[in-house]
Amino acid sequence: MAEHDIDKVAVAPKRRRSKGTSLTLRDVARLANVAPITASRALNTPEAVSDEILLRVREAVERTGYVPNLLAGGLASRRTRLVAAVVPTITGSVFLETVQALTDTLAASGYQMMLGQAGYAGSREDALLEAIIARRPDGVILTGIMHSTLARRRLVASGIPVVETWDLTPNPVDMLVGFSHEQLGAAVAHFLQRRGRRHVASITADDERAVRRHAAFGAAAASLGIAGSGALAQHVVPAPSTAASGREGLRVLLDRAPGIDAIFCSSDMVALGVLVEAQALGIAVPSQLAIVGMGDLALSRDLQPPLTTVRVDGTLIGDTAARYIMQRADGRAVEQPIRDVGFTIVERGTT
Amino acid sequence: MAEHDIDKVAVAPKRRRSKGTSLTLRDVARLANVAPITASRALNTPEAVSDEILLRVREAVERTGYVPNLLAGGLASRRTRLVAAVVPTITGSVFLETVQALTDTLAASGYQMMLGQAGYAGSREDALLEAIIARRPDGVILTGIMHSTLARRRLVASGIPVVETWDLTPNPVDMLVGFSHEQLGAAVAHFLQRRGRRHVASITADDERAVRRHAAFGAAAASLGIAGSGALAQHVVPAPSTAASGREGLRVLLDRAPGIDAIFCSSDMVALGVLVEAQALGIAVPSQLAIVGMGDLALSRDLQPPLTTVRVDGTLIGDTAARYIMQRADGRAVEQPIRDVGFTIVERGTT
DNA sequence: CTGAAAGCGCTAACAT
DNA sequence: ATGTTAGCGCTTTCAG
Repeated sequence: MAEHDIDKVAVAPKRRRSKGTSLTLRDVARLANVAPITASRALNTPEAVSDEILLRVREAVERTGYVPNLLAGGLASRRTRLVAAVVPTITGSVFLETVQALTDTLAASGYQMMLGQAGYAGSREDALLEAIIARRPDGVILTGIMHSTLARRRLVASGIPVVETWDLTPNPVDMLVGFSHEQLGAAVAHFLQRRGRRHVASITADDERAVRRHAAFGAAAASLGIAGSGALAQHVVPAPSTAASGREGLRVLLDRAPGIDAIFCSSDMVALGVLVEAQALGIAVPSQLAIVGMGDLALSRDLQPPLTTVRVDGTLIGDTAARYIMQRADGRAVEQPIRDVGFTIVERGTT
Repeated sequence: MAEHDIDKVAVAPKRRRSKGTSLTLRDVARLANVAPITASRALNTPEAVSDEILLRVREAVERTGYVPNLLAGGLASRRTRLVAAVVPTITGSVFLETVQALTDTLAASGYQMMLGQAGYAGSREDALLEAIIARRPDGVILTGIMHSTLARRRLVASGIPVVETWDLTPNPVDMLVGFSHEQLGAAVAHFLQRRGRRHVASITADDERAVRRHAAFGAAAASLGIAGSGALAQHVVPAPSTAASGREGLRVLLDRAPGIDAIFCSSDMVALGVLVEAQALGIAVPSQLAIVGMGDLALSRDLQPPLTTVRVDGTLIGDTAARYIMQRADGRAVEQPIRDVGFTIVERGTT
């Protein structure tokens, strides 16, 4: 502070890039009469600073309307408080509940969520992942797919904590919060068998997990002797699944296997379509035809009859995944990095 | 490069913080035998660099698996290539299409999207907005609400480009891509009047826009003389709206005004509930009761009868909003910063 | 508990 | 077309 004027002039041409000259921590510090680092501590670790300074800094923040620059903070501290979530698509997705829980849980701890859509085809996965890594997030949460081996390798190489969700895969990249699609499919077959159904069929979207679910369903049905004669009647529709697929699917199946008395659908949307079509066709549900969905959409309980479906706790998945990432970011160990959240068959009016 | 060994030793204790010692542009530059800034140019403005150097840099990137650090880049260039989107909630939202379009359009130009949920109550708006500004995004897209005047003021003060969507408000913060909820409500009243309905009613969620829509609907209905005797029969349900609200709403309205022959619902979800309840009650749709939804969900066309609804092009809104932000970020002017995308009444089987 | 110095990894500005 | 230099705004490290 005690510079000679001469020097000042000589050293003048500093701060060349000062354009937006935005409000910085230095300004706040100056106002509070402390060093920038002290102001930083007052904001980030208030317990490490005297009460008086804390007060002065807070007042300076208040007065100036200072908002910290997390880019700069993240660059310096290597903690961005950013978490990336990847879903196949956002519209009509069964992952919405998970995304909502993620955002909420993260926001409650000062983290922010970046959302990326990989598409069901997986064509954009590599580019998306590069864009994500470039932001150095504190974690990446994968819901749905991540086929690309290049992408998986890069993810591992980046050292960023990863949580895969909505599945239980044998070789997770890192952490895992999900359930077994195979168990689920088999459970539905047993459920229908116990309910007295003797000729089951299925409609599934062609995304990988749904296909695995329905393969397990078919296998279990066959071994229980409720798959009809020959192979199980199955109709495959393109992902993402829609009610239209369900309506069409029912007609196709009825045409191919008129004797069916139950249909397992890869999503509640498809099940809704089947229900609508059955009613249009004058087929009584559940007496002539049982319907089981998957996902337990909010609307499913309000249909007539209410839809029997398989519920997966998407909120729990999102919440848990967020916590795992934040624990890792805090340097804490995650107790149960591979976690099976299971599923529940919710029996309602369509069975 | 021509330092004396003595100097080297003297200046030695550099790079103190080298922990993760991540791969940086410097490493790539060294490998390609160019200055860091040249490597930077090769990656960001390839046309400003000779073919040979471009090749060398690209090879170095390839060999090392280098992924740029956009935190550092954003800090230096003041362009983060990040856009924040704010929605009330993500689940069961009519904005999904918009969010999808946003993500896609942004990703196609190397931008990333941050998603924030403000909640319908608006309680978290201030905190959310602060978290957003702290990341210095190149733009903020608001869908749904942003009541808080403090938040609005901060947004303006931050100088970040803003696009408000799904509405046409008189005093936009900055840019605007939406439609008039008042016009929409009135249009539905006229539509029902032309279809011969003489005693209309409405079920609306209590979010601000829906309420305005239905106020305009009621006013137009009254002036057309199709609101029944006295005030329009209207039932208000809490946002976000659900099929359950629709089922309940129909019973309430029927109880209060048994003579109604048409219901305008604030969302397709509510309309679905009304349709289901009508069928459960043995009320013929559309002969005894007409139903109009709002939002044109994918499933609406696949109901039986297919749902008449009001369609808003959410994809166009998202796409346009994204383009507006990117144009601003490029320093280009936006031609039509206030844009009315209108709406369409899609007549199907329920009227 | 407080502060000075040195960078985090990149790019704008100014040369050449 | 390429390079040099000086930051962007913050936090880590090391010293009092």
